[in-house]
Amino acid sequence: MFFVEVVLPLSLAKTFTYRIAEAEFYFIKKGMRVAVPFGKSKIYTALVIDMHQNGPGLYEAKEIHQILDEKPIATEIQIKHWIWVANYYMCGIGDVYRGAFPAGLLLESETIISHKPNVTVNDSELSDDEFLIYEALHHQSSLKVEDVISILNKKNILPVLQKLIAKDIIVLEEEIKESYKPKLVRYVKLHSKYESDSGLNELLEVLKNANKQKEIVLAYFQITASEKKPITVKKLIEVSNSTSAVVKALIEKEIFEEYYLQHDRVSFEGTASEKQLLLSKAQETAYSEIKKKLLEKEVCLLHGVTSSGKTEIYIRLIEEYLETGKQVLYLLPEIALTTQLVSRLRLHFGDKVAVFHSKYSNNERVEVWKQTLENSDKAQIVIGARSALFLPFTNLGLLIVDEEHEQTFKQTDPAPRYHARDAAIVLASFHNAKVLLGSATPSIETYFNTQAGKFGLVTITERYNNVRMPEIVLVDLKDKHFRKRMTGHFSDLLIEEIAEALSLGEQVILFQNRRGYSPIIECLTCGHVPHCQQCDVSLTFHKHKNQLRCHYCGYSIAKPTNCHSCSSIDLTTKGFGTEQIEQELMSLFPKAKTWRMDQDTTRGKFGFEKIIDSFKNREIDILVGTQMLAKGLDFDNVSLVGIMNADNMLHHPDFRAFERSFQMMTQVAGRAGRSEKQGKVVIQTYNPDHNTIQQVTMNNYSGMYKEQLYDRQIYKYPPYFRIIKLTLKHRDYDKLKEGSMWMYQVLSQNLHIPVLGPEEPAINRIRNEYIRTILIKIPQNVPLAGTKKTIQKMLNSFEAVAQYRAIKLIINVDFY
DNA sequence: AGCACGCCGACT
DNA sequence: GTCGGCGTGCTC
Repeated sequence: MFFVEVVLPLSLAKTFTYRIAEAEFYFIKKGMRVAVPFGKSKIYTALVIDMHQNGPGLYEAKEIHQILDEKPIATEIQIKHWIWVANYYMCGIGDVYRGAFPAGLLLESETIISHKPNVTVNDSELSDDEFLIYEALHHQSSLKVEDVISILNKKNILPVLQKLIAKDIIVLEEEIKESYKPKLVRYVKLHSKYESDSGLNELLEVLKNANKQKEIVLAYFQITASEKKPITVKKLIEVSNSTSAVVKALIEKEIFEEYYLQHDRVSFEGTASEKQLLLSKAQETAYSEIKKKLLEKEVCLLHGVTSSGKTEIYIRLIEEYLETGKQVLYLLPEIALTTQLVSRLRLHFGDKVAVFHSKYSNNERVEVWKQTLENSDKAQIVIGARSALFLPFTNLGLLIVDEEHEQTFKQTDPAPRYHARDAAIVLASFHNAKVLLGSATPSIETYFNTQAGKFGLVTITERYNNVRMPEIVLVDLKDKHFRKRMTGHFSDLLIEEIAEALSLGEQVILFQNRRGYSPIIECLTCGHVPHCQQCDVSLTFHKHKNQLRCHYCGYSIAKPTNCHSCSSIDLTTKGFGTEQIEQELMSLFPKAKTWRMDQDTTRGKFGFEKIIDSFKNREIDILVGTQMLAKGLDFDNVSLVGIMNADNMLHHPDFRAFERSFQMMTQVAGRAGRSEKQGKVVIQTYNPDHNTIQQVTMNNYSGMYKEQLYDRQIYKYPPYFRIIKLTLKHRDYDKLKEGSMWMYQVLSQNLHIPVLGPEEPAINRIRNEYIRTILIKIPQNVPLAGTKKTIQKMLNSFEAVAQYRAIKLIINVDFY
């Protein structure tokens, strides 16, 4: 007896055992896909992670349905890495598999309903629903489940189908469909009978009365003369300025023959045009230092101030690894940044650059997957957001994690809740590869690791091309308000600076970390504030759509004209967002072209790129935006950056609030002054003496680091303590309260390390579910794996309590 | 994730 | 009295 151990793309922790034939046993390898029946009727794409001969004793293993691959489509290193991710982040291996594999490679079966042949039916024996289906099958030979749902206009169709099966009228079949389709391009060539010289004359004779067709034939000869490549139908139509109907006629006349060739969807035409890169002295030094550090350490941090030219150093390093025949993975925090970087890298490396992220279509992702697996020339460098980490690298030499401090590297939902930077370091160790982390504002954890000697550290303190660091000016809002020097949310100083920049033809960026017009609408008579029905938050006012919206569940209502509680018409707004800033700008600087960049304006596939492009092309004078602006974008004409209100970031109830505020402000400030002229940054705040703000002003990273590190030690936070956050959710407030208390008590009795909670978060209800959190803090000297095992045991016993089983439990390891 | 089983409310 | 709602449990 022969068996395979497989992983299913479902949120299940277990692996499953299936029976295979002996011949299959010798054919199947780890990392191949097999289609397996699972449950009553479904067929899933499972991944083989082991083969063995130990049959299960307690149940009879099913047989696999079919083998889907000729050779492995995932590598053994990948599987090992996925198992690590599942263990470390405490999720099912199925979660990792599902998250890692492009959907195009995960086939699923679909139920097909069809007529049973040669059966006579007595209409009167059928119910209405049954008759409708019976009728539909006369028009169509087969139906899908969704077809039946729309025909019957109800969700629960199975009982009806079962009755029809019982009456021997229909049969069900499971059909597996391959969703990946290679892109085929239509080509034409001249039919072989016209290939000789006399053939051409004959051809012109045939076509003497068909001018349109003759034009195409002539265009065909014109193209073949100039380039010796196969000719696509598309190109032929373009050159001859004709239509596909005419081409079709020629094919039917057997003058042309059509054929298809497979094309790569993701390919880059053109060659590398950039010659040897010239590094500044500082870059050159940093580069050789990094090389030295990577000889002895696996990971190195490049800490270079904003616009110190880190990208050039990466390129030089990539060059070196490519020469040794290794693959390079380049991780970015944001998909939107890939466009800029990809065009930069393609100038240098031509078509060796592949891109992978979630905005890519299924088919595109499958192609990049295959290219990576084959170590193809086209995928020597892979650029992507965090999910690119799960590609099937065979020969990885270097991983670059740019903007290492960005929290978007940590996936929050759904599982696996992994941190791409940390998982990258583990992946590198499996490949014997090196990791380069880059940031102007490294995370406390990473910097701590350099200080502890775990990572190498290379620092660049000067900007590229001797551009000076921007001058940072603080504006005390308390004082400005007191002295009536404010116009809306703008201080006199900020207005002056904007006016000056505009008069010089320079661009301005304004940063406000909140979208919408105002987060709160309040009744002046009774103090009533409209809240979301499903969530514990006030509704944000969006002026241009004139509605109130919940930023947590998307619920929206039209803006009320009077208070829902007392009917008063005196409503006022409290707080402000990007929309309000934009509006105030329009009245302050009516001639300037202003634009807003936040979640509301960057929807759609290229929304972000469009705004960035038109800002780069100087079609926009003032750009107002949220934290999106802080993410490593390069603009060369921005001389002024304004931070509208530095305080709301600082007062977030979060142990990372100061670190993040520092990072965000420093990054936004870094957008100013990229040419010879020194840039200026205006920070408006009610707390100009706040340590973090002072640290931003002085560009004092190490001061921020030391202060935060001290706090982290005192209050038991990373890097001194590892944090696991449990989130419990349920619609029933009391049940949740009871369950989370139970969980807390069990944990604190069994763990002997700090367990906090169960806490009601600031927003304690989202989408009608109440929320409680429990924080587990694991000191450095306590073994991590053992603690996680204990926690897992506690979670299992929680599940075993019938009354708590309905409570949803989310585990977040290294919660950010 | 599906899908079946089983227990309670609103209809014929 | 039945149809159908969803809470619960299992899938190799």
